[in-house]
Amino acid sequence: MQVTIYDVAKKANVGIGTVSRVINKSPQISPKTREKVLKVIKELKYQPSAMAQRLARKCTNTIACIVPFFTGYFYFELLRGVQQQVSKLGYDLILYSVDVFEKKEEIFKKTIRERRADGVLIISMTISDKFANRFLQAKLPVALVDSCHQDLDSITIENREGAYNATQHLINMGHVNLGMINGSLESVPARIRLNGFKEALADNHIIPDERFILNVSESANADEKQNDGFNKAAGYNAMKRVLESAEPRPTAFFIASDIQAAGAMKAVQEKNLKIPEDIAIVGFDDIELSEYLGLSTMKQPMFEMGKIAIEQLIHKIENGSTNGAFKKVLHPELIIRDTCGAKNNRRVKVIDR
Amino acid sequence: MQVTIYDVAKKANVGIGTVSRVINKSPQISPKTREKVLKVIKELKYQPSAMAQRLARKCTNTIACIVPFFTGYFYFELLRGVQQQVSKLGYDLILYSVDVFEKKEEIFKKTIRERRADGVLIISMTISDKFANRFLQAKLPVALVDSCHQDLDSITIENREGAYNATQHLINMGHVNLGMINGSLESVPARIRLNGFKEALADNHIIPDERFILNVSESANADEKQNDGFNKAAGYNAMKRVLESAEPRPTAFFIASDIQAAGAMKAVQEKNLKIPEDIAIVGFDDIELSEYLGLSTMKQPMFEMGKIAIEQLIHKIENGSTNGAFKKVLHPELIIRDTCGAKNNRRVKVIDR
DNA sequence: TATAGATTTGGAAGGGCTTCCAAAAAAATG
DNA sequence: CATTTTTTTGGAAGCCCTTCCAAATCTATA
Repeated sequence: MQVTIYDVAKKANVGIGTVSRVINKSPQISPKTREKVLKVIKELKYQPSAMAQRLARKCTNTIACIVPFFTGYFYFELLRGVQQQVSKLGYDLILYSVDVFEKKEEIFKKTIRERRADGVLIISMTISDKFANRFLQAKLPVALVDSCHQDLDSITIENREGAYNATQHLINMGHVNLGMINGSLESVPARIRLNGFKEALADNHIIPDERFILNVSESANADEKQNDGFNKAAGYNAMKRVLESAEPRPTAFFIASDIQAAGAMKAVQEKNLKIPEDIAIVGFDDIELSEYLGLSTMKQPMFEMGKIAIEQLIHKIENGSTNGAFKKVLHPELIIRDTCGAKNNRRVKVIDR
Repeated sequence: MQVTIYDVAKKANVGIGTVSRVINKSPQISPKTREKVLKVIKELKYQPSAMAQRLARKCTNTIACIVPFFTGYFYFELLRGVQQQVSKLGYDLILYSVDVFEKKEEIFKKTIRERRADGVLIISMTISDKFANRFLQAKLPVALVDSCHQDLDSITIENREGAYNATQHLINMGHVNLGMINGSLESVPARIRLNGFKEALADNHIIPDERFILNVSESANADEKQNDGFNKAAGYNAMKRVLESAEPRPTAFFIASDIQAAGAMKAVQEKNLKIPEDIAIVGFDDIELSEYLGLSTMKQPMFEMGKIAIEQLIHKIENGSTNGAFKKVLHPELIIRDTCGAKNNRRVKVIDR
């Protein structure tokens, strides 16, 4: 059976409290005793039970991370940042994935109920006031990545700014007829990117053509309900529809995610049209694929977001809550590659932040 | 404070055992009592503490998954399969990542010591006899994915067969001068793929040209020690070296991973050589990128591997160990795209398994 | 050396559950 | 209705720690 603290105490001829103190490196213990106990611990190969410790200490040394497990690379990078920082700070990471958005609240509940984790990281999911309050009441620290709520800490990127700059960049290239392919408007980033797009148009006195603003929400596979529309198939179909519609169609598209852009590019190529000559494209995300596609895009610092989020979350766990929610906003960066047409075009203005 | 089982018992006028039985859906409880207790549970918003349950039950309902966190998509897909199955079977997933192979044993130890999980899934990592025994002694079920050990359950793909078929496919295309770009030979799959390559050559009476068998182990970034060589940069550099060397160089390459192949393709294109005309390529993995690159490759069923591994692991946890280790071998599948030159070539023989 | 003060130590209480055993209640039997 | 059998129930003991308080030991001071 398991060797317990009692076995150690008995064999070392000390009290269990003493053993506990040795394990926890309490300073108020004499070197002699420490030695003695340490020796017995080694002899008996004693290992404290994590479960019991957690029960007694009422903390778990664990971070729960709730991820929507579909748009590949974006979350993978984020997760890398998260994982690295979590283990660096001596915590464990437990991963919950949400494949259908409707299920997220179930998982929120579960984390609150079971208290398996000292803090919860929620990625790319809006959270209702009701649940925000539940977390607050439960005193369970939460950090939001890529979404926000007034009462909770959040790390976001400036989607509006990103969309604005992407659009402005296309306008700088001389385009006046612009379209946008977007994800489902249920997604907050999708809504904000749409706003950024429209603002840029407005600032340039361009009237948006609603026929060419496509907020798609179809799923990649029929069996999986990936209903945020941020997938290849959705981008492909959206662009296909555009190309089949009556002219004059836009000469440039801002596409709200690179994975959709990849699909859209395929549709364009199938029609034997040229990118960027016939249709210029700027995407959003800068996923692994983008470099290969030569896709111009707004880069999100994903790894960094994960890292910062964990830093903040663990800080809160260990030092209690400061008043007011922590808000960190990161800025996307324009990566110019081939699809925007800027590379061989001297007319581009440099965008400053 | 927390509502405990005692509060519920008192308010419902029953014993704590009864409450416990209600929570755990024990059949031997009268409907009346169940109702009564359930009502109080609702009133008090009682939630059992996961920590305490686990301590008392001596099981954690958790799977630990140890992943080498570098070669993006491969692990992401795997993880998706793992995650889906884990949550389907009602377990939690805790994720440990290993960024440097040397650290893996530290994590093995940790899982054994802390017993935070009921079972451990180890991905793409060789395990020494010493540690295999430790797991066995600790009666901590282990499943290996993409590596194996005689005493432990494992889910692998037939790397030899995959490499063999890939090579044979190139030979069928008429190539007689073949090279291989491989990862570090410290990686077991790398070693086996090399064998498969050589066997195919031997069976076709082709003598391998060792100058063009490149087992690279360089890392992508200098700061990260991704020393298995399965990365873009390694593939790029390897191919560059080949192309700069004296002729006659191979007309076809089997490349042990798609990510390396991607790098290699870049190197080829930079030299203004054509794929597959000047150099034909077959990769291994079928990552997301491969489709875009038109890379012919041996597809690994990653999602499925993760799923099967978890199924088996949880089966073992719940039903005790069967005698003998469970061994599941999956077969890679040849995906013909553009880089192997088979698409416009009628000479290809169909490979049967 | 006596005494106050500081340092160490032992172990009970507590953390919140499961489970086992014996007792109580209900149902079945003659 | 008394007795046996079955079903349900209560709660002590156990899971393995941490922490607090009081007691024991040691050190410093007068």
